[in-house]
Amino acid sequence: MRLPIYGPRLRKVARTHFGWPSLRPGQFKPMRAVLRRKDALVVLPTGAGKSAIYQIPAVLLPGPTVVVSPLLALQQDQIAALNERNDPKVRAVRVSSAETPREQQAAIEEIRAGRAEFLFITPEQLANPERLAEVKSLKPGLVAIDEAHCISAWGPDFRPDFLALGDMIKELGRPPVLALTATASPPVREDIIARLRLRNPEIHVSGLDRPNLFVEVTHCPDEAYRWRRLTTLLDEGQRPGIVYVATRRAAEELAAKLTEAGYSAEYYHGGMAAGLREQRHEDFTEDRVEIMVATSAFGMGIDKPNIRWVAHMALPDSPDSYFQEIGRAGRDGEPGRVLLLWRAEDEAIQRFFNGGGPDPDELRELAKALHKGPTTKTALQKATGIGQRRLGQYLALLEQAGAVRTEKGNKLVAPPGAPLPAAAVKAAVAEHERQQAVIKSRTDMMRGFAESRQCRTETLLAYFGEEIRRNCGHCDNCADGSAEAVSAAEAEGPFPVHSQVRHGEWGTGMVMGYEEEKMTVLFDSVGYKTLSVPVVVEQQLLTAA
DNA sequence: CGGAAAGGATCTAGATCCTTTCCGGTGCGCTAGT
Repeated sequence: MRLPIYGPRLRKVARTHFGWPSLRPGQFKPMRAVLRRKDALVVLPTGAGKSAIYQIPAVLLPGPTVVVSPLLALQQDQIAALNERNDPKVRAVRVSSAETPREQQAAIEEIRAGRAEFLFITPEQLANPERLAEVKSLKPGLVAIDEAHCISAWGPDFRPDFLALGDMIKELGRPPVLALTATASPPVREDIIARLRLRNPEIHVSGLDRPNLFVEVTHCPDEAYRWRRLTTLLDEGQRPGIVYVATRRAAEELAAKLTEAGYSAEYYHGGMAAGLREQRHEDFTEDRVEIMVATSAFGMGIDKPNIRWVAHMALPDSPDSYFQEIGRAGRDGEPGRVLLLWRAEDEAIQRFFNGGGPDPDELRELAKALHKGPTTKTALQKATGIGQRRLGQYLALLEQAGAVRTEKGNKLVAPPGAPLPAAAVKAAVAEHERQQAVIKSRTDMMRGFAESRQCRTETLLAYFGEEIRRNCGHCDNCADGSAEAVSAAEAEGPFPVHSQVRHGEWGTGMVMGYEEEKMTVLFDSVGYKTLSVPVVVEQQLLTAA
């Protein structure tokens, strides 16, 4: 049998339908996977042409493409870019709360009639059974999950419908699934694959090292010092840049303080009126804002090539978030600076955000209510008095514990053989503790990154399961020689990097890297752990698995 | 958990210090009232 040759076809589609003269590295292999109708997970920095990976094969595959995307603003931009081509083969429509029912029907009809290829939609829309049935009737040939890390980052406690995407895709007739994201460490990848129920997916990770970014981390004993370090960066005069802070108030106050000190700055956070948010975003894009002080709300959807620096005035919650945020600098390939200004106190707010555990009494009441027979979220809310947000969180935990399942028509039922309420509560609490352990391990790794004397790129890439051979040469530790000293002192570890090991209490894990006398292992059950190599050797804590 | 702001006590009448209280990110979609 002759193997199909995809290269020329893909390039032709890129040229004729999208106007792209050539394909970029990292795009071809995942496209080929999609054309072979295999599931794939792609981790590629924004700006490297992630969208093309589903868009080009979509033209070649029969049936429309459903694009699940988390933010309406993001969808808007992508739809506008596609429709600029004025080509029915790449026309995009969407169904969301921003359209009237009439417009929604028109969008569906355009797809049905073959006048549009891409249907943009949110998980919340697909959670509506009627909507899901409607989309199913369009016989989609491909499902693309954009910003797939949201499943992991938002699913458990913020936007629970992300967790149901696996079920929804199954209901759609299970076309091939392509999950795309700019940031996903191994545990996040596993989570995405498990939640979407990807089948033997091809995993493509590329372009994590960003040689044009100079990575710098400074510990700040107090706020005054942090302010001085920030203004030193600003005095170098490069514009524009982003300053990330932890809270909305901090964003407003710092922007005011900077402006007062002669650095023209604006702020951005999720609590602003929609119109103002849009305006600020546009002002930044159009170079009318030099310094944007923002919370993590200023993120996805920023695809601006000339951001010269990104500063953090707080420790992010994980290297995943940090990597994504610094990745916004220097997309044009010109030099960029990223500066993390951290204090030990920053960790308190992250601990708060990670939140308290579930209330066992409430969980038990919920499990009991579920045992009484099929019900709905609204009915449960009434019966138990548990708030909407917490209810979603609890139901997700109980689902993991096998105590509840979502059936047709959004009916919640206890499946046959479901555990009794007491056992369900126990299992749900255990599942929550497992999740918390992984979350905490990621904040620990962020702290570890901040304190490291090793090459920053090496540390960050090790977290993502990648290895670089030499020190990167574009971070503070490489520049001042401490990275070299650390690598020279580095003893050969007892287990190879990326090998599987087993720990008496924590079970199996993967060796991620060594630093001085310490080693980092990513355990399946508890996340990242840093261990002392001499202790591991002496007490035989680990065995090869 | 820690920071900011408000409240209370102090020593001497407005500032200073201590304690208490409150607050903190990310967005979809829907509905009620203009």
